[in-house]
Amino acid sequence: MLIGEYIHTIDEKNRMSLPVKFRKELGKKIIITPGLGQCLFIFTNKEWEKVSKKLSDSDNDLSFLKADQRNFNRYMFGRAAEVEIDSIGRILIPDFLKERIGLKNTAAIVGVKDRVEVWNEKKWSEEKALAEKQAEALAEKLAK
Amino acid sequence: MLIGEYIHTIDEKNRMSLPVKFRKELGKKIIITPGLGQCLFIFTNKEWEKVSKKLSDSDNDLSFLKADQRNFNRYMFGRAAEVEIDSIGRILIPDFLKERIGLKNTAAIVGVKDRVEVWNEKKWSEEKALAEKQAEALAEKLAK
DNA sequence: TATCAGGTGGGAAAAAGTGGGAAATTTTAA
DNA sequence: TTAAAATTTCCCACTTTTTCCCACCTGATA
Repeated sequence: MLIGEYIHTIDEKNRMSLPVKFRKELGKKIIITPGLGQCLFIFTNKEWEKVSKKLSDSDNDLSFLKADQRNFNRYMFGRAAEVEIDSIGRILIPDFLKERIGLKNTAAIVGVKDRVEVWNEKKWSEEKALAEKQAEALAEKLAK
Repeated sequence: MLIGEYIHTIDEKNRMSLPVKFRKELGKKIIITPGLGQCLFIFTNKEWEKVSKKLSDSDNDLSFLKADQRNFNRYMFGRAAEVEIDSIGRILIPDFLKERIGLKNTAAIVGVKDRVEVWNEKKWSEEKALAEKQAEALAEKLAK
């Protein structure tokens, strides 16, 4: 299971090392896409297959309008990139994805069960603070 | 069953020894996560599976589409850590968790049936004092 | 007092993360 | 079409962090 938070640097060549704890589960190739919220999602190949199958399945239970679904898929698939992990555990983050979430020199890498999220470090700490506040309300809501 | 209270130090390398009485039950790997209130929860792997399954919408591969669920999972898993217990019964407490509850040099380690809580020592004694007061009030109320 | 168990501290070795140069490849321009 | 320039890939090396192991301290017990 992918859990925990790590702060890593992104160097001038757009390289970012993945936390050792994530490497085994992520394998050799990963899919990186713009996520929901101000972050990127990283999926294993397997997980991505699951997700993409479900997303493109026209009779899924998402109750999307057709046009909405088309647009959403365009968003998710159109900007997804398959990325190899190099021999010492680093990946290359495409420029357009970096720009999309305002990545600078450092990134927060966050394990969320079966995906990894990549955040601008500052935005991540803001997000955390916000979540902290909402956590109680959220827990109650979900409990229903 | 995990019961009792211990005060242990956290050294410069973020190491904290677990009370011998807890070690057998906790096993070799544990999950440590921010709990409710100003403390950390330590779960056995088994217990964690139970808890996380209950709280996350684990049957749904697309849970990230729902904002509430996304936020909650991020909160839940992003701040958990899987930690190994070393050969002499110590664990490493990740910095981001230390910060989260303001851990300094000493921690209160408290057994609460099937989980362990870790507190900033001072906050723990405040918490205890508060609980005692409430207990008295509660007892009186019940007596009526 | 000697011994043992639980807890603490520190040094050396190993691993993880980071940076940079050279080779290989692709792109650009003449 | 070829050569120069730019980019990407591969590899090596440095620095910091983590891990492993050993030793010490303290209090309880025989």
